[in-house]
Amino acid sequence: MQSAAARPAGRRRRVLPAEVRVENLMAAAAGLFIARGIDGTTIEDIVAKAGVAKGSFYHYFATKGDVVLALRARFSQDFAAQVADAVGRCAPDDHPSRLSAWLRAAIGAYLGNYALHDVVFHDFRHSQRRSAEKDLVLAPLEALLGAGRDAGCWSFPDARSAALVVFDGMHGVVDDAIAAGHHDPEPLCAGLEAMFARMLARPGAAEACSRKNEAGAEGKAQ
Amino acid sequence: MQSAAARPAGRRRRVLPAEVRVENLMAAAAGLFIARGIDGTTIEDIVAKAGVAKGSFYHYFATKGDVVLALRARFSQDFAAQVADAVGRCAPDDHPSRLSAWLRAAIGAYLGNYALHDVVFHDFRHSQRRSAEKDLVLAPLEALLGAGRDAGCWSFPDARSAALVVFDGMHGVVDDAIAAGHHDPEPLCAGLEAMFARMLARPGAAEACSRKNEAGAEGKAQ
Amino acid sequence: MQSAAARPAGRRRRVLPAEVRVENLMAAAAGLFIARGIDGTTIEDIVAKAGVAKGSFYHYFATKGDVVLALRARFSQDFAAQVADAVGRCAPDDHPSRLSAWLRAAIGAYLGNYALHDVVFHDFRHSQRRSAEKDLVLAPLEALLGAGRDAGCWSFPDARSAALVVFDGMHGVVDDAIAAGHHDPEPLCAGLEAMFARMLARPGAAEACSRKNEAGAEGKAQ
Amino acid sequence: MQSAAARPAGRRRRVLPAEVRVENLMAAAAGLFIARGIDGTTIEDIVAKAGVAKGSFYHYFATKGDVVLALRARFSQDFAAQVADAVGRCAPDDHPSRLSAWLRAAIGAYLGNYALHDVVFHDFRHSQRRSAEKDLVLAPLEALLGAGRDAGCWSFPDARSAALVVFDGMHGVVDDAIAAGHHDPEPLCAGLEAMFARMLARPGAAEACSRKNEAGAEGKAQ
DNA sequence: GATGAATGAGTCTTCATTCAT
DNA sequence: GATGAATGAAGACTCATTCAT
Repeated sequence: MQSAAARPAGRRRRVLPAEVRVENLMAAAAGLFIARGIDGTTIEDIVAKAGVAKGSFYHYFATKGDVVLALRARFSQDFAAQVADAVGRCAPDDHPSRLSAWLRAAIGAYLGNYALHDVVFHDFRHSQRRSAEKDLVLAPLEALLGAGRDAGCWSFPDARSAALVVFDGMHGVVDDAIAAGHHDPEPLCAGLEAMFARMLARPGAAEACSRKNEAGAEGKAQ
Repeated sequence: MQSAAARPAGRRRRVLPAEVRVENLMAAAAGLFIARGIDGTTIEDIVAKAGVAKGSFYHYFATKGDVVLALRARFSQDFAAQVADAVGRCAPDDHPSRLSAWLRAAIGAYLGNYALHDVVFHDFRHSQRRSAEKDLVLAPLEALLGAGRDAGCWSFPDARSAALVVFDGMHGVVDDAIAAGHHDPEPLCAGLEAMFARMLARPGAAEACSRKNEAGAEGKAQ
Repeated sequence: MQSAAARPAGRRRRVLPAEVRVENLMAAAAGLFIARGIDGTTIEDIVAKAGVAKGSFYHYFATKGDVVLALRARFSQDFAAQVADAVGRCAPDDHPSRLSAWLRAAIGAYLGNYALHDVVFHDFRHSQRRSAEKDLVLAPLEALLGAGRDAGCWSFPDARSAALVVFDGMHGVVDDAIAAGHHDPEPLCAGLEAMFARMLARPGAAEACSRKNEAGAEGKAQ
Repeated sequence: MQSAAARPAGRRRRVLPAEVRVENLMAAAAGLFIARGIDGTTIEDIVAKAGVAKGSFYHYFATKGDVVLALRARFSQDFAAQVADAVGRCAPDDHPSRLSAWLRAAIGAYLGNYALHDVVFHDFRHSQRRSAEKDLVLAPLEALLGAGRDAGCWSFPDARSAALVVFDGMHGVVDDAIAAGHHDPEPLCAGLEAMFARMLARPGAAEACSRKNEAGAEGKAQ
């Protein structure tokens, strides 16, 4: 992996930008955590894989748990960013589309990265039922739902509860699909979208809030 | 070849029925796990609390993880039993009532025991997304929903998905409430019941499937 | 292994003659020791294989080491007996034949039972360089050689040393053959016999002491 | 995650060359093994005697058995080196002298170090009848004997067997002497030399192969 | 900054042996 | 005599973290 040139005799002390070092260490850790679990991975393993001395690890991380935390934060940020991006591409007032985009992006992001998810949220004890990480994802969803309700499009008792059901319901259904070996997101999206649409729908508001890009077609059909 | 150390006149050897010993050990372990976490609890701690010699622990459990497994199995069975009991008290064809009973019982059981839940499902890695334990709870719920749909009361794309949303959605909402310090089940029940009722409702079947015990009132109101 | 008849419900306490019990335990132990080594075998294993309760083991043996000792004594006695028997079948004054018989019997007995030998003499620390067991085999050999020398047939500085070279030399050659996968005793016998014959031979006494049963033929040939 | 206990001002961390550390540990282990046996010696004992932390032991050895192996290898190498050195000082074509040198050196080396020998070859199970260690000593002896035979000096059926008888015979005789408290090598050397000389002698080649340095005297005597 | 040798507290687990039934 | 539950001393080994170079 390293240029075979210029390696005089023993191993040489390499000076690399801190960012690269950190990145290497996190990547090595992530791979090992996925393969052997966190407890099954020693600092020794990580530095060996990263090609760094053990002491260097402690230049960048205070403890092993720190790496997990860093990985977790990054995972959540990436997840939130992907979802936000997808939602942001929808018209601000097209609430059903926004929810649909959220759902598809979330399912896609989760399906594409659940191995790492499992690891970094492993000892995410339930006792930390509310956490910065979960809120990073939950708050935007809650806002999305709240906006739709304020627009008269949806109706539900409590935006946070609704967001939780959407998020954890999605989580559960995707977990089950993964366990069953089904990695195709489409059926999951369709099924969940249908259920959540009904769950949130304001009685009698169906037409007004149908997804804009399908509105014409559906309008005709009816 | 260990030294035949004379018994130091300490506590006498007492022979107890295996069941009692196991029960004592599991109870001691559960308490300590909740208080200090699994990793923070040593076998030493457990046997000390149970008033047993260390060797006796290994007479009944092969490893510390074994106790966790046993505790987990028992938790799931108790949970499933409580829920089944509550549901069983409803009329077999009163599907909304059955779902409501399921929800209340599940929320109650979870709220009443989440500390143990957190412990025994701690290293319940997501990789075990489907497990005997989860199915113990999920299968009856799926059956319940399926029966309601077959009776023309509900409609949804897929019973397993619906069950997962109900179960994991409930889980998420209750977790959030616990984190917020809200331990009153009633608001949670009400909110979730409303959302799930709409999520499952078959368009146009509202009256036929309203909860029997409330049918009169609701009927009049409409 | 046990008659399937008349085993009412649980396991029944069987009363067997002590000899049978001891024999069963020793046989079970021998098999396990060979398969897993002494340290790798627990009392639990032994009693399980012997179909006896753990406490019963201690009725017959004071410690695990006791079984090894018993096995070792029996091994040595059997070995010595086989050799003595073979030697006893030769004419008392036919010393070369007696040595040959000793050698063949010893090699045969060792080849036929080295697995057990290895086990029971495993922690036969060298510090016990002289032991009752070794002498059980060595003394008769020493006597045999001494008799041959007294009869003017052989000549050597010291009967004990000669016996040791014969015994340990045989041991070494057979060990090597076993390691090489050669389990045919004949070549070993022939080679060793030739070497030892020369080692012991009294200069000039060749004819007088040739093996009697071959004397005629050899005599003619010359 | 171990507590970062502050160093209790006890002994300071000293960095030593790996060779020194290994040497210290092996020496400490050897002494303790001889005094208390391998099983009777704990890692704790070893590191205490070596003045090192327990972890350091595992920095250099994977397991307790590893030290035994290392000790064994070193013992064999030293033994082989001593013998080779003594043999090397003889004229290349003076085979009887070479054998005599081998014998004296081997007996001397063994007598001078049998305590360590006993320990490191203790659980040298017979099942490893052929081993790198034994061959380290055996191969040169076999070569020595083979050369003598090729020179027409000796005659025997098989060089390996002859070497085994010489080696194991010597071993047995010396063991017996040690057990009897006789630590003077001379009588052992003389006795064994006489027996082995006769065992190997080619009939009729006596003069040609008598030991060169004694040839004159012996020649006259005859 | 980088390195990796050194540290040592911490725990699980084993199993020979005892003894109440 | 027979049984097997109970005992608990004993020890190997792990690994996060520190720090001299």
